Amino acid sequence: MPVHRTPAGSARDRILDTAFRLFYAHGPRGVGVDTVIAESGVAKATLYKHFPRKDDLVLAYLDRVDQAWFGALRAAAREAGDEPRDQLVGMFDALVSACRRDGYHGCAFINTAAESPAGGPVHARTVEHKTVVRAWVTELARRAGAADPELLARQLTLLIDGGLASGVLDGDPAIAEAAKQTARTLVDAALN
Amino acid sequence: MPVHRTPAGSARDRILDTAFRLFYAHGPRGVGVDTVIAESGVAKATLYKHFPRKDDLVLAYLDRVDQAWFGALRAAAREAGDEPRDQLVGMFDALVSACRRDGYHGCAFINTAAESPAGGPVHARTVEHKTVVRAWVTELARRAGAADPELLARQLTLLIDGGLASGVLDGDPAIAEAAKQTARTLVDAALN
DNA sequence: AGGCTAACAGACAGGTCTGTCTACCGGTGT
DNA sequence: ACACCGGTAGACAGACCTGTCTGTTAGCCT
Repeated sequence: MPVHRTPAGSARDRILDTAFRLFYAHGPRGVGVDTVIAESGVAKATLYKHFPRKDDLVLAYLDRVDQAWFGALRAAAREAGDEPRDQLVGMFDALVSACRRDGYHGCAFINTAAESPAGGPVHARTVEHKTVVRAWVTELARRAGAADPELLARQLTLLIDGGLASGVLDGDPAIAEAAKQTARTLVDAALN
Repeated sequence: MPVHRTPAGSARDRILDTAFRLFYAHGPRGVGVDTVIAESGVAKATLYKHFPRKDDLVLAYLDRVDQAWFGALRAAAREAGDEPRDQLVGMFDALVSACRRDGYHGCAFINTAAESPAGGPVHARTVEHKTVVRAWVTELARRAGAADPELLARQLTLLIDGGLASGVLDGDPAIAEAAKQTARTLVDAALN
């Protein structure tokens, strides 16, 4: 476990941190490898050692996004209390605070998928992410006692995606608040 | 009103038709000007005469998308009958048939905005489009007698955007059907 | 001391993209 | 007759982007 002389973290981490920031701000396609190299203070050969293709870096970026966003959703749900019913609504606080965050640009998966060729690995990873999230919401809906957990989960993830998509344009927190309010309406309708 | 010898329509139309098709399939950034030229059978100078910058072509593309999509929404609403309440739900048929269409890739505006620099003309045009659509839905909600037309419109457009965004991945019509069903729930909740 | 590893620094090749420019062609109005 | 207009055809410059390659530096382990 060498310490190296690298300023902060391993080279790989610095590359990934920088890529995360730049890719999210301008889209993977809008950021050249040279820019990532310059901003992360890493040598080109080092980047290509860790990520032989730019696509590999993009996928690693998506994995990090997945962790962050899914984590935020679960944390927001957890903070809403122990009742699955409240958690279904509470997870929308992740959307609200994402919208408030500076430099918010919508859903990284959707944005990246939009500029990637259909049927490629980026699409596959995005579908996987959405599937995992929806499965988690479905389980929550089931525990909440929804008659049709699949439907409720579909409804709520549609809302989340809608809120995220609008975020590409303006991070108006009102959108996220409206989404949360809508979620409450839908949850009430599904459980009563 | 010259006839020219061009095979079908004016050069400008052919360019725009081709751009529409290619831009929607691969995203404006994923299509080079040379490809548009080759596929539309037009000279490079001609393209640059009508659209001095590629951005101009992209904006013209978005205008065409706006006409097509907003038109489809209004047509779907009209076909749902005379009751504004039914029209609010009926407009989701535009989403359903869009999902069924071959080569469906989600919302052209969102996809284009995702790969365009924030604050640019593409973003402005997208915001304008979304605003116009939401204003129309708001008016519909008002005529339907909603207590809070703004809120209902926000909810329904969130749903539409969510359905459109998911479409970047797979054109699963079930998503659109779920969106329509959700719309009915929300409309009922808002009007009763 | 010497070898190994990870990283740095940067030149370079090959391709693609936008946008400009020159030269030509054919129909139309004057 | 002749200029004009809209179009074709394609070379070209300049930028940028990915990915490879050579050479160097510094720490760690034996």
